[in-house]
Amino acid sequence: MTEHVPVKGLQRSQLSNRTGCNIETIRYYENIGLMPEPPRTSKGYRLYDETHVRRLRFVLRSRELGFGINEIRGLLDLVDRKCQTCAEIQERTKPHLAEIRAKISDLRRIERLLARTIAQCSGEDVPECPILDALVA
Amino acid sequence: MTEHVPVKGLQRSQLSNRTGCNIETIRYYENIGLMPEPPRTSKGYRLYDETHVRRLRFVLRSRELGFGINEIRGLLDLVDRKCQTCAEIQERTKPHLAEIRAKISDLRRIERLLARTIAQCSGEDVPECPILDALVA
DNA sequence: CATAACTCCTGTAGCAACTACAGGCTCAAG
DNA sequence: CTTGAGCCTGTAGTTGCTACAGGAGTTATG
Repeated sequence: MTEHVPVKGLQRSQLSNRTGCNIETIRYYENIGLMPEPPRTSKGYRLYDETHVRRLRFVLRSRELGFGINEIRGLLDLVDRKCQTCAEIQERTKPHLAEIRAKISDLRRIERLLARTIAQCSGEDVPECPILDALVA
Repeated sequence: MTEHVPVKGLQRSQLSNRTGCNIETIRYYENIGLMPEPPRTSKGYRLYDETHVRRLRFVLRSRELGFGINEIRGLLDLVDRKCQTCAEIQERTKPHLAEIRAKISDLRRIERLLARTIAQCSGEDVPECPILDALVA
C-alpha cells in the first residue's frame, strides 16, 4: 500500500525537459537559493509543480538577458515581496542595460581592431604577419 | 662579498608596474606556462628582463582582444617556432573574429529586448511592471 | 522473481581566468 | 636591531555552471 508513484508533480528530469534547463543546473539553483526546496517523496525524490516551472523559466530568461545570479536574486526578491513597483524594477534594470551597452561597445572596438588588422594581412605564405606586429606593439 | 643587489633585472612588482598587469597574475601566467620561468637570484627572487616585458605585453594585448588562454598559447607557439606565416596567423584569428561578432549580435538582441521592455515601463509607483511580465512570460 | 538498465540522491571536483590570502623569508632603511 | 615592505609558496575563493563517483530506488524484460 505504499505510494511509490508520484501522485502529482514533476521529477527533476521532467522539470529539465519542460524548461530546457540542464538537470544539474536545477539542483545548483536550489543550492544557491534561486529555486526553493521542493517537497519530496517518502524516498527523498524531489517533486516539482507548475510554480517551480514558472520560477525556473523566470531565472533562465533573466540569465539569457545577461543578468547575473545576484541580480536575479534581487529581481526575485521584488517578485516575492509582491510589493514591486515599476520604479523599483526600472531601477534594477537600467544599470544592467547600461552594462550590456558597455560590453557591446567594448566588443565593437575589439572587432574593428581585429578586422582592420586581418585586412592588412596578405594571407600569403610569408612570415612577418602584421597581426603579430599589432599584438607585440 | 655576496651579491645581494640584483645586478640587472626587474622584480615582479616592477614588471607589474611596467605592464599594468596585476602582480599575482604574472605568477599565474608562469604557472600555466604562458610566461617562461625567469632566472632567480640566489635567494629565489625572480629576475625579469625586457623579453619578459614584451612577452607579457603580447599576452595582455591578446587578452584585451578577447583571445582565451589557449588561443594565446597557440599564437605564442607560432611566435616561438618562428615559422609563422600570414596564412597561419589568419587561420587562428579569423574564427576568433567570428566569435566576437557572434557575441556582439547576441548582446544586441538582448539590448533591444531590454530597451523595449524598459520603454514600456511607466516608471511610476505602480505595481505590475511590464518588465517582470516579460520575464515571466 | 531476478536481473539489467535507468533515474534519483549526495557530495565533490573540474572548467576559465584570475584574485587574494596565510605563513614564512629576505632586504633596505632608520 | 628592529620595522615594514616586498618576495616566496601553496591554496582557497570568485562566477556559473557541468560532470562524475558511489549508493539507493524504480522500471522493464525474461
